[in-house]
Amino acid sequence: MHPPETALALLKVLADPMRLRVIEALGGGERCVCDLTADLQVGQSRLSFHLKVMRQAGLVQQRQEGRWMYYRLDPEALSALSQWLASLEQRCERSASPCA
Amino acid sequence: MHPPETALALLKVLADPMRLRVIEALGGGERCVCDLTADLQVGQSRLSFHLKVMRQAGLVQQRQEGRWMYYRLDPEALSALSQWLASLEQRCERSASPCA
DNA sequence: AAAATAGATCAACCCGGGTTGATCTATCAA
DNA sequence: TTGATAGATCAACCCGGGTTGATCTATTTT
Repeated sequence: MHPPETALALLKVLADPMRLRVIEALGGGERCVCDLTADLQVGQSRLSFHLKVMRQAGLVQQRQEGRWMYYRLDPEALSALSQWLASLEQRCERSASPCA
Repeated sequence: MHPPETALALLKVLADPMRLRVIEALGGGERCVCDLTADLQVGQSRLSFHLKVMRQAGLVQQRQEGRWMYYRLDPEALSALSQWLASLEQRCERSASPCA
């Protein structure tokens, strides 16, 4: 991935309290929407909105089975961000270049 | 760190285009504000606002030297986030628990 | 075929957070 | 001591993005 642009898109999606709750829930494995609404005590349209945002950003993937829609986290996206952070962590240790 | 809450605070700070530019700049090492305004072509009050947000979140640290203020990334914060992501990445591979 | 359920979509509303320009403080130079 | 420069702060403005309730589609059940 090209760090800045791609990272920004993912960060925007992660930086929301409702979406973080969904992500923590999906951290336990794949779930269907109706289970998520029950577990997280969230209105259905609200949850659907956030799942769409996450899917469009490539953070989650979906799979239909009958009338149920299952969602899961995409490890690739998480990995990309994690690596970008780790890279920054290393680089930033350099010494100061005195101003003027 | 306690993942969800702390992660959210850091993510909110990272999820901004202007702040990402600052972070990329600080990825090269410590810099003073006047250099940053010049390099990033940003208004001074705008930059100052974002630096304050980042500092309050513990993402950067500051150091005064004469009339110059130097900022640098805090590797601890980056590390905490990176690890939280890596943890999610591992956990999310579990199999589905079929819905009803 | 009709009713029920899962989930997506839409419009209207609302609000927190970023931008901008001016002003204020502190440090250094002349 | 006066002027210049670095940087923080403030008030006014603005806008994108989230929430909510209703509606729509698709699948399953009876």
